[in-house]
Amino acid sequence: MLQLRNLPDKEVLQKFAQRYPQADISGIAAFLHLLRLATDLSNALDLCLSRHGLLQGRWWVLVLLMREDSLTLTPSVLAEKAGVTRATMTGLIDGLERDGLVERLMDKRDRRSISVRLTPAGQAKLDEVMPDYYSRLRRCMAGLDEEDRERLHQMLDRINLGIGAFSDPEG
Amino acid sequence: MLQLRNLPDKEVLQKFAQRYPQADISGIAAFLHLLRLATDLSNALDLCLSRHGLLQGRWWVLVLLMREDSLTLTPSVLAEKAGVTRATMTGLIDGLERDGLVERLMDKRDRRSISVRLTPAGQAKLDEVMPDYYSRLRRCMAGLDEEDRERLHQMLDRINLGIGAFSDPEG
DNA sequence: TTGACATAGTTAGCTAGCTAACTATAATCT
DNA sequence: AGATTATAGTTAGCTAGCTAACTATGTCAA
Repeated sequence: MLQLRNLPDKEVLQKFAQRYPQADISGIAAFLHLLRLATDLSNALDLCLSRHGLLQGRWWVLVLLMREDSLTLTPSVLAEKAGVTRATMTGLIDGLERDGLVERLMDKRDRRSISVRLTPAGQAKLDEVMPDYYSRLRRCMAGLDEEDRERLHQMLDRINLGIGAFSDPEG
Repeated sequence: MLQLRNLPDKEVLQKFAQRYPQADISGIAAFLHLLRLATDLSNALDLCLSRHGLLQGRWWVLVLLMREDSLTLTPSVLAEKAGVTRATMTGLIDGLERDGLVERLMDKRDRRSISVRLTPAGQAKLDEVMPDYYSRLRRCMAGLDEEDRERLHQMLDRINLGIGAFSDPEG
């Protein structure tokens, strides 16, 4: 995501703002700080999951299945919920099936469709991973109290409102 | 980064917290919200850059070179500052050189080493991209005033202090 | 009822990251 | 000086994403 390690300091930002007067220095600093931390958090999460032989993509599939009472979803729905393409989901399911964590079941009503079900081994894997993930995450977030967390949500929502500025084709 | 679109709502979190009592519900919600927004911002930035034929990796190389008075850095230093491996940097420089935005220059003192320099065409590309990026970013962040931004920095720093919880091999 | 379109899943081939191994050169330590 | 070790850059091959194209099946309307 944001690979850049060498974030611009005030001096660099001012030099750039001189050439490009559109620059909003404190906005840039906040934006980059947010991306930098989120990237580090995502990498830290991957590190934690990889100790259990998983990465985010495959792990989220297991979690999404566990959310269902039937422990079952179709690949298309999984893809949509997981935010990846159906093609990517095919690969994730392949890997999970190979490891015995999920199984593919034919749908008798619609023969185009299949169901993906969490196996007992998949549930056991989650029972191993989730307590580790949750207890690390609890420690990670311990620096923010409930009020901070509420304020953080509000600020993130307000940035989210502005995100369209990047996609607007007008410029 | 965080592909997942279907973030857990309160109900799902409580169901999971019942099985895994380590769960810190509001911490999980804040963590996922942060990753979700940052991923969307990063994708939005890529979309903006791709209109100019760039993506983050190549764009940051140009920006890092422009920060230097000499417009020049070595691949190793670029890799370190950009937060990618030297192998990845080789590929980024290849692409930028092919497009004429940077050039490779031999170092006469150390024949293992080369210099990468921003060309006039590279500078022209930045002069095209940066005003667009900066004005979009300004609009994106317009929902936060200076005080919000300061508070956001503080909260991000406090989360950053806890990030080691994920890498601690003890659990 | 059959022709056109839509949907579910897969396959093939692309990209930007990565690690590990390699080449060439420089530095260091007997 | 010669052997060892370190450093700069590249190459090769891996992964998890992507898009586009393909197969099979279902739906719907003339």
